[in-house]
Formats: sequence, structure tokens, C-alpha cells
Amino acid sequence: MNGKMLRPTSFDVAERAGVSQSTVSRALRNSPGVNAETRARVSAAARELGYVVDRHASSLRLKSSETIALVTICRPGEDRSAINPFYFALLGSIAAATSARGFNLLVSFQENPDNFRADFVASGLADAMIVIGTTSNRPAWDYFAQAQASGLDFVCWGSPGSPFHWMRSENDIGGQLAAEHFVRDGRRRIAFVGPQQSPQRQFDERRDGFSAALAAHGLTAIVAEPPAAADRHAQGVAAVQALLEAHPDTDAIFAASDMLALGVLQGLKDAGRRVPEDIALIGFDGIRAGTLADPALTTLEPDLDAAGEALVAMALEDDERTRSGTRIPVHLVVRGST
Amino acid sequence: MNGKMLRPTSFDVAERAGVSQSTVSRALRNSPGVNAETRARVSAAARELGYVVDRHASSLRLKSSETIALVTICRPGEDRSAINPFYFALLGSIAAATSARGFNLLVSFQENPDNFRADFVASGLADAMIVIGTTSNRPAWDYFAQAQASGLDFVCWGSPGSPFHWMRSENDIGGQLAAEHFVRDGRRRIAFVGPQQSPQRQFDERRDGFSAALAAHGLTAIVAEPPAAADRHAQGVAAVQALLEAHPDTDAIFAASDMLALGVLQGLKDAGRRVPEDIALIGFDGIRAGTLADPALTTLEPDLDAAGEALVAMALEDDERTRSGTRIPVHLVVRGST
DNA sequence: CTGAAAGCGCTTACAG
DNA sequence: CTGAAAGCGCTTACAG
Repeated sequence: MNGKMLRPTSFDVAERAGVSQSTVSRALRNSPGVNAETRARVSAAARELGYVVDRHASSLRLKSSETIALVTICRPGEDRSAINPFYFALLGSIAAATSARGFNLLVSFQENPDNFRADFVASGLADAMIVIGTTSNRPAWDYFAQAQASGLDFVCWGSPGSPFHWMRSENDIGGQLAAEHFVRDGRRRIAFVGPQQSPQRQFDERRDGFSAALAAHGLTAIVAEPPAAADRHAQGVAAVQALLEAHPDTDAIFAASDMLALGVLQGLKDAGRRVPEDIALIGFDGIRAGTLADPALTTLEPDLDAAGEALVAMALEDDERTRSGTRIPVHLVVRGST
Repeated sequence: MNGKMLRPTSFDVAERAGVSQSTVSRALRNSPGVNAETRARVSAAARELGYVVDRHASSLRLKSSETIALVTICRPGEDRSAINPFYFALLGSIAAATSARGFNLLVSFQENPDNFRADFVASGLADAMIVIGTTSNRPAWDYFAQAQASGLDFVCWGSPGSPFHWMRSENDIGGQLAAEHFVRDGRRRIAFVGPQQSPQRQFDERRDGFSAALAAHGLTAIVAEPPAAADRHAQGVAAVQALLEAHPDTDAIFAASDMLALGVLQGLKDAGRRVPEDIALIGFDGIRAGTLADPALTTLEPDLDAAGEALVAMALEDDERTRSGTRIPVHLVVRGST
């Protein structure tokens, strides 16, 4: 256990297999033009010695690390367990897509200027970078905007700013699905709760798709901007109070995200409104906590597997032209809140 | 943008600064014995060229990658967004501890034999490995047990098996705190809901601390084993039915984890029992979803920051003797469910 | 099909 | 305080 044996190198394997080191390398990489019998002998020797290729030496030679760097922007001072679970789920799906390609995933949570870092590709640690997380951390996104301006490239989820390569949900369709669901259900006093000034264009798209679909039915969405608060949940709670004061007869609410919707749900309970009897509620994101709520939250769920795969593919893709505009499909999951 | 410039090397910096390449390396690593003026000139040249040290070359030379590998074991076939949020929170705190040391974090979610992998340290990709996640995936833990037997070392959270270096919460104290809280509240028909045959020794410790504290008050815990189900939440729902059938006058439940407790909460609502009026409920883990439940869940919350830091420290520590037995403090967070 | 050799970009004894 | 040189462990032209 102690006195740990030195890690064997390809030379050790070569000696054991009775071939040259170059042949070991070729055999283990499945290069063409290696005698089958030789290859087998090399594999056996490698196995016996517990040999594993040194990834640093390999990456240095190949100039490729087969790893993706994933940066998650957090709210400053935010507790790790308070990170919007949607981003954890997205992280999970990115990890799946990464590992399906045999790539590694390097993750980094960033919140303060002291730990801002965008040099994963520049240092060779990763072949490409993906950035996700809250749009509310302006300094972080400014930092990444500047990194991009100086040549560091990456793709991101949502729309934290203008110059980035992005990927988003089909937000307009999601909004439309929510609107049509409400209308079919006979709701008439329908509100949208979501940030209006956020750099997160996705919220606007959801609202616009929602409003347009309502308009097609001769209805106008009440747009309620949540007040500033510690996080989306708290914003949702606060938004309801203001909304019900101004529009006490509201009978349906579409919230721009699930965390917001869960706050809205809490606020509605606090106000003594029954969901869905008095007010129906739809969120957006499909986070797990929505299924645990009471009533469980009806929501628009993006296809996260597709999102992870598309983000990784996009990040690895060199062709500039294919690096913008991708949309991830969403579908309505009807649960108890409508 | 296209025609991407070759990455500059330390030789480029050397030329620009008018010094040798070795001096560049020394200056940038803050090695002692470099003239301050020279160091400044090198730094300036590096900045101007956008030079970043190649981590593969550096790691190859240094034989250290300054990165930690974190493996999260998942339930086979489990959706990424269904991973117990406790492990995501733990991942976040490990990331924080890692980055505080200037280390990188490589993450890997593993569930099936096709993607089992434990060679992160052997390949030089990481200096140490941490393994967390569900204990219910037996083949995965068998795989890691075997990896350890053949010399790959790592530390893990909980107690997925015998031969591992582990770190756990102060489970017995947690159980005791739960018991005392119930007793102080006047509860008398008190149950523990948790797996009895799980390799996760933490559940047993929670139960035993709980039972012992109740016994000190002349009370005996009703122990209810949840039936098999898709996940902990579903197990919790199912456990309540059986429990209330056998013990309809139960007035308090301590669940071995928050996900279980949230399922129990759902089951209690389904059964028409009010929480906390009829039955008080305490969970364990302090996951975010507990704060979103209605009523919010009283729980035992481990100090996750401490857990992340301790896991990283333990993983990096070479001394065998300091690699077992560490305990993470927990405290009772009282919310609406009690 | 296989081997000898160069070189990826660093770090650090070894000289001066 | 600084430079020339060796070497970390690979991959792959280049010869044979």
C-alpha cells in the first residue's frame, strides 16, 4: 500500500511484450498495420502490468485533451445547494453527452472576480468550453464577454449577453403551449410572471410566445414583473402579492421558470388561493422539485438529453456558421397545478 | 477568428522578453532567485502574447495534475435530473473546496458497466479520486471495490462497502437530536422510516442514535422499512401506507433522508394526516427541496462546506492513518413539519 | 509489420 | 541571477 510502485510506462510494456515502445503505442491505440498476434501480446502485457496511457503525455503530443470544460455561473454568495437545480440537471446531461463521446468533463463554479477563469482551452486543459448558469451575475458575464473578445471561444445556454454562441429552448412554442392549455381550460384572467429587464432573452421569448397565443384568442396577458429578491423563489412569492393586489381576479399564471413558479405557488397558498381551483399555474424547466410540490407543478420541459448533446456538439464544432441558433424542443407536462 | 493563431509557447515569451526560456518558466512560476525587473518584463511579455502555461506539458514534467476526479454513482437508467439533489449539493461543495486550492475538478457520472471507470489517477488525469452517490448500485461499488483491491485508491461519502476510506455525517448525533426534538414536543408514538438492509451504514447509525435517545426517555422507536420502489421518494410514499396500517396512532416520523421524508410527507397527505398537527416529520440531509415543501421540512443538515473540504483534504492526504473515520457535524433545522 | 528517432511544451538540476 | 540541456511519456513520420 505504501511504497507505491512507480507507474509503468509504455517502455515497461514493450519490454514485457518483447516489442519496441512504438509498437506498444500503436497496438494500444488500435492503429492499423499491427499484427494481430503482436497486438494481443501487447494488450496482455499492458493488462498484467496495470498499464494505463499517461493522458498528459498523450495530450501533449496530440494537442487535444478530449475534455470539455463546463463553467457554471453562480449568484455571488450563493450557497452551493441553492444553485438552481435546472443547472445541475443540465450539468448532468452535459456529462452524459461528454462521456458518450469518451470525453472528460472539467467543471468549475464561478461567482466572484477572484475565481473567474476562462483559460481552460488556452491552457490545453480542454478542447472546448460551455458556460451555463444565472444571468444575474453581470460581472461574470462581462468577464466572459471580454474573454471571448480576446479570442477565447465557448458556447452557452440561454442568452446572457449578445456576442455569445448560444443554445436555447423553443421558448416561444413553450409559451404558446401554456397559453393554449389555459384557454382550453376556460381561464380568462391570465398573467405572466417573469423578469422584464433580464438579459436572459429566454424569458422574453416565453412571454412573447405566450402573449401572442393569448392574443389569437382575444385575450391579453397581465404581465407581472417580480420585485428584486434573494433568488427566483423569493421573487415568485413576492410577485404574487403585487399581482393579486392589482388583479385580484386572476385565474391563471404562467411563470417564466419553475423556481419562480414554486415561489408563486407558495405565495398563492399564503394568500389563501387554491391551486388549481382558483388559479392554475404553469412553470418552465421541468425541475425535479416541481414533481414534489403540492400540487405538483405543470411545466414546460425542455429535452435535456438533447440539450446536453447539442451543447457538446456545438462546443466541439469548429464551423462558426453552425454555432448559433440551435433550439431545444420543449413539451408540456400536465400535473396537478392545472 | 478563423485561421486561429498558434498558441504561443514559453519560447515565444522568452524571445519577446529578451530572456531564455528557462527564465520565463521560473519567472512565471514565481521561483525564487529571479530578478524583479526581469520577472516584470516576462510577465508583461506573457500578457501581451496571451500566453498561458500548457497544463499537459507542465503536469507531465511535474507528475501532478492538480486536479481531483469526482465520480458520482447513479441508479441504472436513472434520469440525470432525478439524481438525489444531496449529491449535487455535495458536488458543489467539493467543487468549492477544490477551487479554493487552485485545483481542477473532473466529474464523471457512472451507472452501467459500459461506463464504469476508475483510472483517473492511473492515467495521470487526477491526483486523487472521490466517489459519491447511491449505494443502491451494487455492480458499480463492486467495480470500485475491485479497483481499490488492485491498488487504485480513493475516498468516498457514506459507507457503500467495507474496504473504503469514508467520510460520514455525525449520524448518531443527528438521530439523537431528532429524538429529543420529538420528545420535547410531546410526541410518544414515534417511528423511524429507513432501509434496514442497505449497505449504507449511515442509515443504521441514524436509526441507532435515534432509538438510543428515545430509549433514554423510556420510548421505543417503531422501525418501518420502506418497500422497494423506483427511488427514495416513491419508497417514502409507500412506507407510510404500511406504517399507518400497522400503527395508525403514530404521531412522529423520522425519515433516514430528505428524499424519503418528502415521500413520507406526500404519503401522509394522501392518507389525510396533517403535518405537523397529527404527525410531526423530520428528514436528514438539508436538501433545497425540503425548504420548498409544504410544510417546509424540518431536517438534520450536515455542514456541506466542511464535507467538501474534508473530502478533498482526505483524498489528497497520503497518510493512511488519517484517511478514515472523519465525521461531519450536523445540526437540526426546525421548519414547519415539526 | 516493426523499430529508431524526433518532438510536443514544459521544469529544474547543473554550470556559470 | 541566468542560460543550455536533459527528460517527463507519449505519437507518428521515416526507414527498413
